[in-house]
Amino acid sequence: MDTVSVKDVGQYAGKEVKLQGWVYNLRKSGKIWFLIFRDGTGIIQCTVIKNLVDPEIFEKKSLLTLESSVIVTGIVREEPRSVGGYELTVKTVQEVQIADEYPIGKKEHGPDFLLSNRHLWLRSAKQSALLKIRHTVYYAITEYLNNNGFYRFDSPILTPSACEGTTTLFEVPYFEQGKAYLSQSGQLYLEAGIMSLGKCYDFGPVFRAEKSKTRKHLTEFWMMDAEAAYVKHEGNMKIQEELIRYVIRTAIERNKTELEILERDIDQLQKADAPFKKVTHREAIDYVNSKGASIGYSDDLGTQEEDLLVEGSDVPVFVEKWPAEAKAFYMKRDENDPSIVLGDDLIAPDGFGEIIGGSEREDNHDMLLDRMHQEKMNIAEYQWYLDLRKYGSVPHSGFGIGLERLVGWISGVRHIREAIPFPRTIYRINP
RNA sequence: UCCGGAGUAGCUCAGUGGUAGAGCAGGUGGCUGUUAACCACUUGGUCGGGAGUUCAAAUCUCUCCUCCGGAGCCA
Repeated sequence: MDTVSVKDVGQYAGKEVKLQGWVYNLRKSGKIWFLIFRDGTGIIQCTVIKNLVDPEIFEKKSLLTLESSVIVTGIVREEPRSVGGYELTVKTVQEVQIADEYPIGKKEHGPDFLLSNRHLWLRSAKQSALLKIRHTVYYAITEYLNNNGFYRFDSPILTPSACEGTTTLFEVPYFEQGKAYLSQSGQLYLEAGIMSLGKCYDFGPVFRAEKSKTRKHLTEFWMMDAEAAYVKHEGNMKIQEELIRYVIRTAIERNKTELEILERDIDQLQKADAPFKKVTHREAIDYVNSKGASIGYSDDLGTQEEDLLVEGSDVPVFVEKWPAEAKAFYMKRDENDPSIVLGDDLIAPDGFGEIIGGSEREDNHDMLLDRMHQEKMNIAEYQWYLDLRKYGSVPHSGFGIGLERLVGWISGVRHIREAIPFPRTIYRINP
């Protein structure tokens, strides 16, 4: 008898198999009962019929509880009445461990309760589907990069100073040297990496000690940063668009079942695999102001403005060419207008906000130094970064993708905290 | 940090001054095709903590705590 996964039972119709997993639900009747069984690959209904099994097996109906671990054997049978199309006519049920009363019931729960029970919530169908989509998105991103000449280059997580602002860092004690900080982006290190590898990327956790309390923010999240030598602003956006469209296609191809479990509108998602819209920051301001907003040409886009901008759009929208004061010190100036930097944000539809931030980087030593002075940065700490502009500097560009936001948008879940196994937010570090 | 909301059974919630409630979960019984199964019965309460007003407080006032949503900042 073969031990099989639920996803493969279709290949075993008419045969006896062994399944190893957990009790997802139980429905008991007088002389028949149903064990809804899950094993991580899928869910199948197992039917236990009184006159087909030993009395001791039949009586397990009063022993088993929700989420008890069980090993079941029986005959796989095609069954149109059952979800998934197959059913198991049970021969034996062996309990591995009888679960205590399971805290997560069949009715709805509030977010606080579910997050406090995240270690158990992960087992529910939607959360399991979401984790599978996260897996696909993660791999699709790295597949695209690997197929396009990018080398994986792991940036450090413990860093001596900030990449961008200085108010959002987590501090950790670091021996005699005092303090170190958890990385908020590997970007600056990648700029060193491309001078060795041409194109490279990192993918790992980054940390922001921002006191953000919104459905788009976590204090620990996963970011992919990519960087490429001799790529300019336009080429940078082209890579970003191709990458995101590849991820969308891959998710639809590999996770149709999971997207259906999450009730994601797949046709709508499909429409996002089309040329993305591009507007300059200036055009974006004019547009949102015409829709009722009232912001100036040097302002950043707030949540409301982002929502207005993508409202009714099937595809994500690039906002490029930002006023320098709204963006980071390392972004390259536009040759035609020194008040503008060659940065781009990619705004996802459906309120997930910015899923990519990218830019062409300043490659001129003196201009970069000027900007750092303006920002009152500690030049000594960034000497190595300035060095990159002294030893064979080249035009180069890069961008960062927030994994959870991308997963959230593709999955259609409302809150980003569901897009990571154990979310870290300002008031929650357990479990 | 600011603005708004919430805290009542294990869970989700109703209850706006006069005997503490429902659904689900748990327990008992019934049911051979259930799909968040159903039916009957049933266990379960420091109404977030403290103080105050009142003959009387889950309900009104003050205060503290916890959580949620949003803003700012960002991916």
